[in-house]
Amino acid sequence: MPRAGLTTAAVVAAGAALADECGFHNVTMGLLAERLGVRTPSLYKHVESLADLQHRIAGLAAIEISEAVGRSVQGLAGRDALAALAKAMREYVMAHPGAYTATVGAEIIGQDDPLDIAGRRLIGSMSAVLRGYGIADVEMDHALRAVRSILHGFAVLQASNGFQWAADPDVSFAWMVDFVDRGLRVRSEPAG
Amino acid sequence: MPRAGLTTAAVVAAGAALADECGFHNVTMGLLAERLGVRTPSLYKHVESLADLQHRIAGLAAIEISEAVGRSVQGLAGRDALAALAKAMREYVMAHPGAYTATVGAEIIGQDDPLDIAGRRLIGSMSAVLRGYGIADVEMDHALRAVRSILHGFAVLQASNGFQWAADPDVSFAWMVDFVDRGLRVRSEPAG
DNA sequence: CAGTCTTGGCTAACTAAGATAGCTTTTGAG
DNA sequence: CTCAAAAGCTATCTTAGTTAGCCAAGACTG
Repeated sequence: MPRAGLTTAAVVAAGAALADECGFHNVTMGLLAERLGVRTPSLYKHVESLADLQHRIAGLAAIEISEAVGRSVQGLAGRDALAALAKAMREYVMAHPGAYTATVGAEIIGQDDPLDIAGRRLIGSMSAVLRGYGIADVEMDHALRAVRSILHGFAVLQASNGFQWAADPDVSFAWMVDFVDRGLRVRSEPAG
Repeated sequence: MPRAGLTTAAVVAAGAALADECGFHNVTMGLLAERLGVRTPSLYKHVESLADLQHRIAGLAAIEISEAVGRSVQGLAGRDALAALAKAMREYVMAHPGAYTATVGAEIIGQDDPLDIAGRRLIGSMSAVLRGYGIADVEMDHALRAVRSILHGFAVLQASNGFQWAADPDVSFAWMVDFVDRGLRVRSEPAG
């Protein structure tokens, strides 16, 4: 019987693809094995467990997002950079909803966890954009969290069909980018 | 053998409590049955399946949130209303992280799904707050989505420990409310 | 108060999925 | 060519969800 020639990377990539097709929570060892033309126990030569597979899918997604975002903001600043960053994240989530779902609630394990490294890189890109808006260092953490929250929240809501009825998500997305841009450009004034 | 006197509502409430204690994904029929002093199959007299239980927990959380939010914004407007709404949501999520997690990605089923009804009520409260900011009808859907996204995103990130290192989430939260307030008060101007 | 019907709980058993043990065979290094 | 590591397999075990069918608690009726 000829070997299938699997590797950990190939298994994880197939798992991510399967998640995009069938939904993250429908990825089972059995289904993935079938997809790879192999019996279930064979997968355990490449990943430790289902939980390990899920964690690796999350890591893969995080790396891909951070790379896409990093590329997208190159040479841009201010509103253009913000719009490019948001667009890159959103395009990734729409193309890979299953893999992105893996990152929601994924725990960082150990020190050289790709999930952690990619997360830091993504936050680095966001920081750069925010510095372009003149956000002070003391405010940076808070601004980062706000921007992460709105991008992540939009992604989760859209990926899980949380937006019902009515308006076009594309237009809402553009509106949101404007909204963030306004919030970042206007310095704090006393409420009126 | 005396009866336990369970009802669907009691089972769902216990499930929600268990989710808050142990994490939503650790709620199993067996664990919940044990907690209720009953054998696993007995639960099926009150809920149809684990999926049904999870959906009902999501519905319960949605109702509780919408009620808390509705109460909190009574008699307030503008920034005060926004801050109260955000605070109510956040307090619910911190007190009931497991139940809130149930609502993430929960599907609306049928027409009188409590999840749907509560969702509409929550959106109603948000709309009222936004109208207080003078958001025009044509923009309402987009503004709603932006505000939902940032509140939901913050909740998910905090509930899943997504904020690492550094700053106090309380301060970040206050900053975020300010940020949204600024974004809503400043009308669209051409980018500078 | 007795009979009976509904219903909530039980035990027993089935299924699906994750996981492990241990065998076999490919395959690459020396 | 030899042989050891690695990759795949079958068989088996465990756990959790679920169903079937029994039995008794307790409410309703005559």
